[in-house]
Amino acid sequence: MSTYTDADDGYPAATFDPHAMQERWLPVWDEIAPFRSGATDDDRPTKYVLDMFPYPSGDLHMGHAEAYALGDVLARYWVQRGFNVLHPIGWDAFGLPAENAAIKRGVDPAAWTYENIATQRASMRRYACSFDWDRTLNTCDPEYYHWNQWFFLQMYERGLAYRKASNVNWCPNCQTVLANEQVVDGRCERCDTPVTKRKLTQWYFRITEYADRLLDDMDQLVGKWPDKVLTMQRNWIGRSEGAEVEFAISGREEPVTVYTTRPDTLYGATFFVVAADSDLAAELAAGTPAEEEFAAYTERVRATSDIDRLATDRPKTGVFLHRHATNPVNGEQIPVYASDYVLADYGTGAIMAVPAHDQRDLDFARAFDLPVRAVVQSEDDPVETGVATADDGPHINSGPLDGLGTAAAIERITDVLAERGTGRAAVNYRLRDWLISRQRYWGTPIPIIHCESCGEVPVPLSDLPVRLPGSSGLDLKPKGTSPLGAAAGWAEVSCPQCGRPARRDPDTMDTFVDSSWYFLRYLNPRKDDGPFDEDQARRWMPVDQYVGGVTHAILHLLYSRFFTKVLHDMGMVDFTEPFTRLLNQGMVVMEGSAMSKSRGNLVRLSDELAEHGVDAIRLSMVFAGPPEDDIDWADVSPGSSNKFLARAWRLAAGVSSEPGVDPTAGDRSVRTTAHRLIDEASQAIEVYRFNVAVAKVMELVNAARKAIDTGPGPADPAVREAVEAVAILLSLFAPYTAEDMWARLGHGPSVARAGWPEVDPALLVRDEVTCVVQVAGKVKARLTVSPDISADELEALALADESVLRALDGRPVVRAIVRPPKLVNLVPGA
RNA sequence: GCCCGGAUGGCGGAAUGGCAGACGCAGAGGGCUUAAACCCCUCGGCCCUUCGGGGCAUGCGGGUUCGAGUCCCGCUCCGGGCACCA
Repeated sequence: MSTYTDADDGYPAATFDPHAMQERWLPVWDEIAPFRSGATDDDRPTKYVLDMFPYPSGDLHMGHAEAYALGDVLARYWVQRGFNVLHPIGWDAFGLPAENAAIKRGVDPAAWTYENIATQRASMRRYACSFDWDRTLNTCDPEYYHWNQWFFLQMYERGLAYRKASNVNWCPNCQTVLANEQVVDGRCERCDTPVTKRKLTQWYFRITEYADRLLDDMDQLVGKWPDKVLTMQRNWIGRSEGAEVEFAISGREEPVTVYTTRPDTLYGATFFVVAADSDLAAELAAGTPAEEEFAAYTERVRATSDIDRLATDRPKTGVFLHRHATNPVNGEQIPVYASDYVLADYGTGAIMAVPAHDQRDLDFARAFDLPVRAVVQSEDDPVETGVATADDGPHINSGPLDGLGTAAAIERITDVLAERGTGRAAVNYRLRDWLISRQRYWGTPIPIIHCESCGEVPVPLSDLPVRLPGSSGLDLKPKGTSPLGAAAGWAEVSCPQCGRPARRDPDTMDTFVDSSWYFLRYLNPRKDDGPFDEDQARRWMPVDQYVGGVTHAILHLLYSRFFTKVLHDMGMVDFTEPFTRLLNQGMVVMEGSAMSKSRGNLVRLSDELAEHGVDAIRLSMVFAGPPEDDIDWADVSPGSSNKFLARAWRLAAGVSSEPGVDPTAGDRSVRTTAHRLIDEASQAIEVYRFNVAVAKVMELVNAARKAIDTGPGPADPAVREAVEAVAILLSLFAPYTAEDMWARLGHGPSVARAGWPEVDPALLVRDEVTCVVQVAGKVKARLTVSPDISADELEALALADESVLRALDGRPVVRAIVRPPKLVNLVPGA
């Protein structure tokens, strides 16, 4: 451990000892709890600053240290600004790692989880996070997941929670199903195992019902959330506008509807494709000569992993089903194929193929030697080039559409189809319903009872929570079915409706359900007659500032927005978006590579804290760069942060005036510098430029040092004013150092509640400014002038300057741009 | 393939269209010291210089402007998102 001794530097002997300061102030803060937010008589205006809560997988790591340092800057800033800041913390405590630890080491998932929570909580306290410790929550407590179950039943009642059988993402390693959002590049988000498909009956939340609102309400977030996140959400929802068109199929009573974004190319449809894994394909194949070939083909498709399916240059395959579809506009008979390039769960699972203007259809047409007919004029011939064309028009070979551009043709054909009753305008989404059931133990039990005679029966609200049974005696090893199904005495119940023997649903909920509403639970974490207090929600919500990693740009944020809208529709909240402003911090990396758990956490936070102390790490995290950028720890030197902190801290010993001395009696030039820097730092914080704010504090420290050593000296009131400002500003970044300085300056704790230094606007007005004089756009001279100098005066002054004259070299000035008091640009003639 | 970002000294990074490189790291020089560390001060984009200064500089090429790191057009490279979504 290093200390920063200054015994011989001419200042009073003292040692800056970060660890001693930590020991000194922690108990004091515990005592005075400066960040408690729940007092009923608190009349400060409110602000809700929320950090994404951690998963308790072990102790805190470097990523947490960055995130919580950044959130703390904002929370502490608003406290200093006089707000009652709600800055809570809790634990996202359900999930697979607890179970995996249980399987690997035979520990109880609950015990493992609560132990880690205790560890993290202690680390957060030491890290000086400005949390309100009265409001913690754990999602694995029955008092919390009770309300997950309550929400589930509310959703169920509203038709927003339902069960269906479909081909779902399956992780063979985790032995559980995954939501679409948890499949990344065909692999399991958690364990990186290639995901396969299984036909299973699962629970879903009907998030697609909210697709339009999730999209439209983003208007409220523009400029307040990172554009990147909004774009990602828009892409994910993937709204597309087009039309549905009905095709009659030979040998089938009902017509088959297709979805297309290009109904204008209907005359160019030369074949028809249904998704190989759809029920429709099986139905159409049955009883035809293709039946056998089709069966073999679907078998092959099923065996193909998602990874292989993702390869976009995969050759097109398929089976002719010995049937024909009738084009509704021209009566043309076109062959029907089954292929895996059409997705069963998008649109209607069937398409009209227009090979001239769709690359995938063209690829298929070439593979199966099918005709290609261009219906939009283009210089290029898709048959020759192998590239589908995408020109705007005019249309050809298209009857009533001939000569029209794309937009007009779409409008026209949609009308025609609507008139005939064979089609209509339609909207589709990439977004799928949210699959929430998981075949694992450590999660919220789904509150449904399956009865042979009554079917799905919701657990009565009065019976909630459905508690998880203890893990002892249960086999938690993943085996594809829920461990809870084998929990003797738990799974078997009597039906709430008919009283006959029935079984509990053995699945647990996706843990993203837990995190979709936790920000509301913080308002009254101990409330036992409802999920949250609606009055408190009116007082605090929506969250003013959310801070967290961009890894949750889609999943968690989309689900939380969905939940909020459902709550709005239930009349429980009066807002439609939960998070007003969002800050995504970057990652902490080491020499370019991520410090994930799988890579063994290249740098350990506990080691860094032991070596440099809390303040130096916090300050390094904030000063390293803009918060949204990644930090390469190899570029960071926490030692130099301590150097700076020690330098700041020593300022306190350089102040000899008494606390409360009138600053207006102090040196004016010291004051103007200090007030300007305080103002600049404040502005930087409000726009998340924390690194710049720290730079301003550094400048303030340099200015104060100079004022003490070679300026008006230690007794000047302006020096006290500046040094006190250093302590207060520093309290956002380095709370221990700031508190210690504050005490040395003669004040009681806590500097965290000292109040932000007020900037005197009169001191921001400069009495002289530097004016730049350019000749032909290049700086040739600098003049010191009064800020309210007139343009004429300034120009005359510039023209009289010696180096300006030299640069002009006798040439006449043909134009003079004069912007008093900052700039003069003289443009000489040729 | 489509959609977003980004590129500034040896390094991290600053700059409402108006002094490019704030602040810091690493470096050099000096002070303090028996010495080192710590601390304090000074210097610092590159090239040339008769030491007055001059030239070139924000990925590359154009443009707008009195003036461009900043705005516009066209590239290159890097990062991210989506991707057989009809």
